[in-house]
Amino acid sequence: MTEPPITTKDRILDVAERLFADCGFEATSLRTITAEAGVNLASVNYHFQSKEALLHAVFERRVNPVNRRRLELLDACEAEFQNEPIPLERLLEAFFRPLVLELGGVFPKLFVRFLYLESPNTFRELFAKHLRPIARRFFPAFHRSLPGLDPSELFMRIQFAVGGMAQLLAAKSLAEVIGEGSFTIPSHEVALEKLIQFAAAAMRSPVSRGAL
Amino acid sequence: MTEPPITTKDRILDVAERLFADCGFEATSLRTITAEAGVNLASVNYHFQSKEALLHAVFERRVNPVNRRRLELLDACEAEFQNEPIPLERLLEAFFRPLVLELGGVFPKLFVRFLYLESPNTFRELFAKHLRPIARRFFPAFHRSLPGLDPSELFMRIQFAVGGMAQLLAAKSLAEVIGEGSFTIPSHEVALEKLIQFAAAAMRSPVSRGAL
DNA sequence: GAATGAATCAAACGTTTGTTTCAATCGTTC
DNA sequence: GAACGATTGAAACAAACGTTTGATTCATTC
Repeated sequence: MTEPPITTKDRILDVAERLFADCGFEATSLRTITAEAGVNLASVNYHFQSKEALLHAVFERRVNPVNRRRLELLDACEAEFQNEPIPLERLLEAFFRPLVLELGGVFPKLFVRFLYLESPNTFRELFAKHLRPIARRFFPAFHRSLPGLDPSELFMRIQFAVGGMAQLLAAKSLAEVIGEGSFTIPSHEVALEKLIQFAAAAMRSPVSRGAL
Repeated sequence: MTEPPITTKDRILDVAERLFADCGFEATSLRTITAEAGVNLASVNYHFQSKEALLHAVFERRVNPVNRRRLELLDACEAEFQNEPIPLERLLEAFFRPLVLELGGVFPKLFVRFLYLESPNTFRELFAKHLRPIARRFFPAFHRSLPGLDPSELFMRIQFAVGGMAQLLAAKSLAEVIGEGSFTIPSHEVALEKLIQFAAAAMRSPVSRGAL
């Protein structure tokens, strides 16, 4: 009982999130959103102020819980290991799991669009605002777990790992392009574990002594 | 002398490529393209048939040389190592280098958009058409170099590696969001080497015996 | 130098876009 | 039940969109 009354505002957010994820921000019209949500066209500009503000709201509704969870897991790790470096796999899990696994729905897919520049310029700033405090907490932790890497090298490896995550979130992108159904698609839980293992092995590898 | 006469068609392609990369397909209007290229609005629909056909032309102009080079490098590897497995790093280089390094300009950035679904549905098919033959050649080669991995595991690891490449191509995406200029940004050549080293270490790591 | 086809041009086409308006409705409070 | 602010409704707004038109220019060929 007492099922949450799905308000107009929430219906708009749900539909907008899905359409933005599937078609992108610019390709999605407010008329499509409101029609699919069964609400009046004007209600978007009433509850939010503009289409772009709607995008911001869609983003913030999900990113806040995700980042809260990330910090929660990181706090738990730091409490568990005190001053010891946190095992790399645990650190990667704290960073990846909330977005990859704990959050259902289409937001992870939309997040990849956010990551690789969804167009509105003002949005880049919002994205940075939410990611910066996460980076400020996680980067030193990674540094303690991988003391052999200088910061620039570490940063680059984190970037590559994030790229792997994005590939996982975009999911079908490559699989359906190339695979003819010949590949076993693992559960998200298994895929996350494999991503962590992949990233950990790569991040631990010795620094190359190639030409610089 | 005999400098190539920059035709209207080429000017449109150049400007469209840059604007599509910076702003996305839907957010870029034909009026912006033609104004910036200094050509008439109607010339887009004259030389190409539609805006979407222009996107296809922008894509095919670059992807063909890139994929030709990829197969060239793979052929060279196979000739050099005969029936022996090709060293993993060499394989990764054959796949990454043409797009990451040999191709200048903004196309690599645009390619990331292509990879993570730029909207028009008909475009996904074009993208797949060009990537499939590459996958069909490279996947068996990877399999020979990493015989310990079953195909699904290998495919997933390749996907993660491609994600790392995408992150490199999108370049500033994370660096400018988080880094306060504190990180040394390596040359593309060095970055490619580090990407290859990263991916090779990860792809070679033993398969986990975690819960499945 | 007239004629032919390709290329460019300014202008307009009909739609669709995000946004605004203002009246109608709803639920709450006095 | 009157009055009120919050929400919804149908309709219109100007602006921008991709595309088409038809005249004009250009280079080439006979």
